[in-house]
Amino acid sequence: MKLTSKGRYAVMALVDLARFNNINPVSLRDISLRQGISLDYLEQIFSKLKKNEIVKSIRGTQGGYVLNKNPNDIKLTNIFHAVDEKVKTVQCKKESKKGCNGKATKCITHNLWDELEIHINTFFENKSLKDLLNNNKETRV
Amino acid sequence: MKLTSKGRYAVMALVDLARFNNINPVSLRDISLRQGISLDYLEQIFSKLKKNEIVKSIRGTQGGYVLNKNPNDIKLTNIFHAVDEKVKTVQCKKESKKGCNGKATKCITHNLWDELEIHINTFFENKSLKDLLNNNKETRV
DNA sequence: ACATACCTGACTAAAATGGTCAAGTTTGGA
DNA sequence: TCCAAACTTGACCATTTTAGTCAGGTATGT
Repeated sequence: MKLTSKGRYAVMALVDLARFNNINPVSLRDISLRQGISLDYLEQIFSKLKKNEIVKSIRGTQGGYVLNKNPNDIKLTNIFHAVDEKVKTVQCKKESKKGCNGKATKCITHNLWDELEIHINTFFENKSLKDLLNNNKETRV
Repeated sequence: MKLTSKGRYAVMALVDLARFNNINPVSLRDISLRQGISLDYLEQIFSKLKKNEIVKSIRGTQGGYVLNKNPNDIKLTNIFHAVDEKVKTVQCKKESKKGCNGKATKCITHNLWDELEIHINTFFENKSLKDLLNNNKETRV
């Protein structure tokens, strides 16, 4: 049960972006240098963030990315969803009428995994980018 | 962020085992058939559960496995730990004096991932095998 | 016109996953 | 005594996922 680096990087990059957001667009190159994330990889990530309308892009010299929403309205759920970081605890389809394991009934621990999924997702739904900004001010370098 | 089948199977198998535990040792073959898990794979899993003293084995004909503790004292944490299902949200070592990303300081979102890890682990620490047994009686086949 | 920065898609090495396979050993019962 | 049931151990492997790299673009401010 582990977080992928895509999800982790997306959040790191957005927190970085949010910090400098007020003045000018922030280039991926700057984020790459500050956060130690490969530029090429960041581009993949921001392409998805853009498609999901979490950021806007400004092309050309002095261009970069800008948040497309208020930090308070960007939840971890939104970010993770954008970069395909999903919480998957069960193998079986949720909607399917069929049970798990190809059997007719739900698997013996089905309810447990559902509970776990909800437990984790709740955490993601309740954390916004703004929370992270505030939380980080204390330990700011 | 997903649960591995090793962790999932371990819990399923133990719930199955706990149900029939009172009478006789339960053979992996039976669990395999009932839960639709490969016998060879179950053997790998039970080898680990045994090493962690969650189950006891009884060899020979009519042999099988038995719980080594009260279902109330077997938490999900114990099971997951036994089969190496770990919750990993950060890349960086917890103990290491060095920060994340090879930099001197903690990464910008370090506290967040720690919080998340705690959030998930709390869930695992509070669920015991007994909870699952009770919970399952209702939907029992 | 040129440097900066976004944009896109193909490609890939390495690790993790989810098993299988083979060859035992132990023990109860016929 | 001998066999079959069941545990035991360790090697092996195909597939998928991860975590990127690489090689080209295109747009735009100066």
